[in-house]
Amino acid sequence: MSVQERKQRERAERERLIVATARELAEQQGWDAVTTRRLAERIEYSQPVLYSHFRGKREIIGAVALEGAAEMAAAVRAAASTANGPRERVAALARAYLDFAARNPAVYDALFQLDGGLAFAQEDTPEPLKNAFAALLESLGEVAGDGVDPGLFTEVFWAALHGLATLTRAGRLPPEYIEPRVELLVERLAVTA
Amino acid sequence: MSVQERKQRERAERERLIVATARELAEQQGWDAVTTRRLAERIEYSQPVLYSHFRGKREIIGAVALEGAAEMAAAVRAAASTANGPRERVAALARAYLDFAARNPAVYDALFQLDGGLAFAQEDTPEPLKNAFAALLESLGEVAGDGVDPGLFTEVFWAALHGLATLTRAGRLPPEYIEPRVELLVERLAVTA
DNA sequence: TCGATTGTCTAGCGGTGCTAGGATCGAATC
DNA sequence: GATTCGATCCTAGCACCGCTAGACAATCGA
Repeated sequence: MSVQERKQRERAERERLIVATARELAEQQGWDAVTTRRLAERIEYSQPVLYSHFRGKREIIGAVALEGAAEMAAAVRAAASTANGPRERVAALARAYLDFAARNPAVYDALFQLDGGLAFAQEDTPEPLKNAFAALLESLGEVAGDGVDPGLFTEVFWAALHGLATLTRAGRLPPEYIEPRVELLVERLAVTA
Repeated sequence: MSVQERKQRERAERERLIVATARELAEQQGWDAVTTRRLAERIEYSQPVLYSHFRGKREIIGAVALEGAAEMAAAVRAAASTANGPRERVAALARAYLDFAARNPAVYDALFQLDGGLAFAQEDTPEPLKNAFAALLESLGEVAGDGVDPGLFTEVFWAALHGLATLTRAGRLPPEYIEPRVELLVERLAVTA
């Protein structure tokens, strides 16, 4: 039995290596540079090995996305926990979100820009994604205001953050003035009532 | 002289055909389906002809983006002109923006999602892009509120719209509840003062 | 020890964006 | 009107892509 177990462990380890390498390569040189050939070379196995772990490149992107979702949820919760009061919590959350997107552009792309074959906003949505949305909802739901559905409010606030993140990184918005943008967003959208 | 002029005309006509065909193909089957081979076949020329008009696929995407920017600016201005009062104008603008994104997903992608090799928010930004931002600024600047820079406000509001548009279309947000999202956005962000 | 199973690799398929070099055609010259 | 010559276009091919079939070796169970 222990032989099989060791093999399973090694196999799981190699799977982690694939995902970590894909992520690293994507952060270094962009997702376009993440080809199955390059990835295979970096993990020092042949190309077909990748396909014994994942159906294809899409699934590898999806795996990086799930990893990123967990980290983002943790980052957002950590930031929120250090702030006092609902508004400050939301401001901290917004900064943490944009900071995560700026620091991990490839992961952010895997999550929200690229097709990782993941289901969103459905019952079969993977747990890390649901959890990440829940992390946003926890802090944002507090400031939705009377008569406004917390889920709806979270979607709108999240969309605003997502827009700022993507437009900034794609060069569509000048990278300065991030802080005043966040302040404006929080000041207007978040209702303390 | 007239021979050369005719050739120039025909050449310009063929360039329009390339852009229109690329756009059509992208709207029908997505940008992934827009390959230089398929595009060449559709315009009934060989592949290298494309490269006598554009540096590469990127520039073709860029050309579609510029065309789309002009249309979007017109759509936004038309919607804004029919509304009474600043707030209603902004609401109409928001609906027109999201409607344009939903009706022309490939064009919207060319504009804001894909790399069309265009400069944004710089001095050498192409005129149609500046003009499209100006169209947003015209209506949104009215409701920025005291002490808030109209440009900054426009950026934030635009980012929110962009986030809603992309997240919805990518399946990250359920497609229902578009209207209440717009209402929430306008109600909170737009200041009549 | 021998067959079966598992794991991995080499080689190759059809596709991509892009380009070099030759063929062809039309305009200008003799 | 024949001939040069330049612009224009196409055939063919490069290196790369995601993905897979089939050969091969290593390991396991009998």
